[in-house]
Amino acid sequence: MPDTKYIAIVDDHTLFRKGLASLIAVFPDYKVLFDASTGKDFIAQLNPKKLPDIVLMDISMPEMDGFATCEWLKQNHPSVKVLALSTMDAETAIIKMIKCGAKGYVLKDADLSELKLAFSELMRVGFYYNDIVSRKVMQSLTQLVDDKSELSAFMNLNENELTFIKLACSEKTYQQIAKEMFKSEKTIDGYRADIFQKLNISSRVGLAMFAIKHGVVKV
Amino acid sequence: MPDTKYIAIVDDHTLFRKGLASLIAVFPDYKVLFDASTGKDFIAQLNPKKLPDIVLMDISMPEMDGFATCEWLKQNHPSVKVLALSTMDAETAIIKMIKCGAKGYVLKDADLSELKLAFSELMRVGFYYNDIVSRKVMQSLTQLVDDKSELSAFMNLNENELTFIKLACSEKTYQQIAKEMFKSEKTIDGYRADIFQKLNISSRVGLAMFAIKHGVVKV
DNA sequence: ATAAAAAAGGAGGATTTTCCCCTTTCCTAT
DNA sequence: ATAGGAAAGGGGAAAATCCTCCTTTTTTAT
Repeated sequence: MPDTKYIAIVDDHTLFRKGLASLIAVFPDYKVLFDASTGKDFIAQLNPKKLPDIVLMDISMPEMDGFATCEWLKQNHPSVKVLALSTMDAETAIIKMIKCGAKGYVLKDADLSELKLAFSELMRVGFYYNDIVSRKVMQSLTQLVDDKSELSAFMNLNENELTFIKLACSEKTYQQIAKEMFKSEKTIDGYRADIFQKLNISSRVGLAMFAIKHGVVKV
Repeated sequence: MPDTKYIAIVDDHTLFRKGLASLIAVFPDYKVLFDASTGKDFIAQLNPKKLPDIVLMDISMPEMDGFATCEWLKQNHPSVKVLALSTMDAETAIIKMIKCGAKGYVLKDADLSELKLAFSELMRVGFYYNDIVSRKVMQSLTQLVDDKSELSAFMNLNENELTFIKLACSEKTYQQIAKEMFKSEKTIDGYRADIFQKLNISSRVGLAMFAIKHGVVKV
């Protein structure tokens, strides 16, 4: 058949891996190219001349986990689509896999028809997330947004300190910032010291990172 | 009835607004508190002693659009849940509304039962996104990730320089970074200088900001 | 095959910026 | 009256930034 898609399976549980392979064997348009027990094993077996179209990837594995392997694929073979496969329905894991470049996420207790749907959606539109997963992500996304806005209020930073932080997230020197705020350099130095102590940080770079992470300044 | 939830409607199309209000009037547990034609109008009518539970908010409006109004509510009355209401199913608008604090998003061509579901989900779990919307967001999320990884490749930074940048986005000193990379402090200083020139920046904070903006390091 | 050109690692030394003490002054709210 | 906060300052050590120069390895172009 001309339009066969090739699958690779990466999972450290041999029985699961082999079982899954035999299930996929009955799909008419899909063929298991190879399977691997770890990310390292997978990369070793990967033949650049015959790449799989889809990689079914477990997240937790010894040697090289799903995140690292996914990241590696994104860097080295971005055309290969990773379908994350996990028992975890934790939002953080899902989001992390997406950030590592996974194009889809299905739970291990999904049924065969969902796996088939995931395959075809992956090939058709390039991604697949079922509704439960989408919801989880949306939920954590909104919570994340909430956390941010709460945090910047929660920290008791006054107007001057907030202004200083915004200006500090730039290439300006403290001297220039002092001029812009119509304050003495020493006053600025005081703001800096207070903020460092309040937020438990010890360098201007740390302050910039904090400010971005908590939405005080936008990227 | 003791458990009545109060709704406010903000939309510049009067017919739509009033029509919607009459539809909601038949919901047994919901009551339209008031309606407004713009964000400005809405804020003017808002009584802090009797806040609505849910605000049905259009996005595009004259005077003060849905984004701004949503942002204002997040700052001033975070307990009020915004349900964005729009004909646009553009991902960017949805994401922007979420970032502005919207707790849900329904399309104007949704049916009454979906609106009812959205209300009850909002009150029950605090958020509501239907599957189509979730998908859109997921899609743009993955595309966003893809764009980022392309960008960092686009800049011709080598492995050492990328490693250095990642380490520089921290409170480590260059001395410590040198140790971690098994290089001399002077070599590290060379990396720094090269990167500054390549990316046209002039301070470590600038580098950190650049790195985050272009996804070289994650927040 | 080999010479020229880049690229990578490193050094010395100078200047600026950042970071960290500790003290004083002034204004304000209790 | 006085405690507390905001502004400002002195002095100094540590980092970061900037410049110029040197050696070795790798790449590239004849």
